[in-house]
Amino acid sequence: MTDNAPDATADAQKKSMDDIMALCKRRGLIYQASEIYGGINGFWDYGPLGAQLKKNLRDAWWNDVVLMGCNGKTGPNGKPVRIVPVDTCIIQNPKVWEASGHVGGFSDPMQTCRQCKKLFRADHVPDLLSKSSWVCDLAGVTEKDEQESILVDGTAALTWTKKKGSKLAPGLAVFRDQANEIIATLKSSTAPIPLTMLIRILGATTEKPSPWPCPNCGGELTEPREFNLMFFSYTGAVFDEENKVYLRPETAQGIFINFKNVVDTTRVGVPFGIAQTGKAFRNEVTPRNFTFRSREFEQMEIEFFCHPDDTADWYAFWRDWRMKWWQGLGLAGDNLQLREHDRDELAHYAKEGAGTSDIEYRFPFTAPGFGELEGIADRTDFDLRQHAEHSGLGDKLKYFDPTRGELAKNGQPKGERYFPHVIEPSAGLDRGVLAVLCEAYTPDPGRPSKVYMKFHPRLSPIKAAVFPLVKKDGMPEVADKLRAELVQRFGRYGAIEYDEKQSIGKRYARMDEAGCPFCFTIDGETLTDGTVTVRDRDTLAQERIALDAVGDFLAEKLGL
RNA sequence: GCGGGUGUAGCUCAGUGGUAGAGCGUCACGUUGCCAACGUGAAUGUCGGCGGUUCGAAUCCGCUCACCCGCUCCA
Repeated sequence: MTDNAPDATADAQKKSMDDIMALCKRRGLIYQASEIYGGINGFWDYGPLGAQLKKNLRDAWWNDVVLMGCNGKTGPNGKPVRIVPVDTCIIQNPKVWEASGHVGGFSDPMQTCRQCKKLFRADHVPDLLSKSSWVCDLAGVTEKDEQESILVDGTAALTWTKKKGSKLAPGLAVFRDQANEIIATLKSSTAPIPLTMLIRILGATTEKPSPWPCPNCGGELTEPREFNLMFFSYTGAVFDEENKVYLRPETAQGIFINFKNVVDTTRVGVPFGIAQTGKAFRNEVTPRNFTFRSREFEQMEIEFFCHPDDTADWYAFWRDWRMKWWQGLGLAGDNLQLREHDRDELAHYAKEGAGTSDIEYRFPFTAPGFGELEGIADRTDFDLRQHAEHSGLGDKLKYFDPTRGELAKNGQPKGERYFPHVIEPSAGLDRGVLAVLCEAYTPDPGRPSKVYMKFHPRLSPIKAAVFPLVKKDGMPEVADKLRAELVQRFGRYGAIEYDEKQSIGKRYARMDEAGCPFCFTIDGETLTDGTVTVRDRDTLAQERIALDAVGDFLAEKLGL
């Protein structure tokens, strides 16, 4: 039998993720938050190496997106891409979240089945019941159809429970504790029973805890429980509903509500983008998979505003460029994919026909499947219209485009007023870091460390290490001078390590695990001919270069 | 929220009712001329937490927390 083959695969994948998590702890990349107090579910702290890695990824995004406008790429309109940054508050006026649909749409009470454990939105249960396989089958034994309600004869229903019912809805109360009571009720019924009532009789349900049995198995549902994914707090000293505020579940809304401000106070014009990085919070039901689904996480979001006619072009532009961007950071190959959404997974703000695609990475815990790194969505003018309506500003939130509209007598356009459409490339920074970690993790039984972190030099938290081969003959002094020079020149990009302890092999091995791409070793020859050994992390190759050429060598390798 | 698994030193783990352990790592000193070398020494433990049973609990029981896997959820 091959029954255990999938388990073996799963074990191998799990093991690999466990190894990555162990390395993250061991090398100071990521720690469990509040660890000395037993931890807290869904929260993670970055250690010294991890904080720098995360900063390097965030800086790469900020530099390439904001400062360089997609690396100087030309947009579909033939002009440079213009992006300006903002940094908005985590806590905003609660009306923001009413307008965005986060307060209304995601605070629905949910019910769990005590028998089959499935979870349902309470207000969907009656509808789900009417479509469920066991109710449909029960309706099939209908005897009469009067006044548009389905009636079922009590004894026919009893027969049904003895045959198909016990298989289709094994959770029903008629198969559990109150069996005799229910059977008696059905036998004594002289008139046919309406289907909706029969469902409740078979499930032995009253108003408490739920008026309905489980649509899946007929089991008992728990009472509806609140299920809002937004964290909340209160402003001021008095904790009442009037002062209730929410921690933002996405950074996007901070951009939309400042759209008018940015247009009014800077010389940007549509098409242009507003970008920001920052923390967002979601009280996830099940935080899982290391930092992949955390309750506190950081986003890197762009809201790119364009004329409604140009959305398709800009959507394609962003989707393709964002994919290339991730690939340029070393997430190349089969582990990265671009996937257009199916129609049924479109978000509430996305209309039919509007594009949404995900850039996905094959994490060890999702393999052979993929997990989302970044979503590129055509949000249409949904958000701006929502805020126009809820804020009462109405058409004042519209953008006046002086470059469009019919021409006046003097040949100038008269202008056009419209709600711009929005293309949103929204990336998860923590997920990006996690993907980079997984991609970099490279087992190598042949080397002393058994594993090395093959970070792209641009992301590597340690940029270079300087070692004296041995701690004597003036080598430490030369090495320290080189270290100081490199810190001056490269310290803003990442750490420059210096180590003179223990054997040179052990120091190389440590740098392998930390993912430092280059080690410069001061040896006897340095003292006589002024050259040093460069040791390459990925190839293990060693070459000699001049001591005074080390800075330029590193600059070239780091792409600076 | 449900089910299964795990939790002992920084890491990997041994320890099934009777003194808290090993390897690796870390640190110090010496040695050491290119890939976790060697010698000597040292530090490091709420045995996840709380409670119970017991003369005695890392070990047995209950509850709980965290992580992993599978459901469920994921704007």
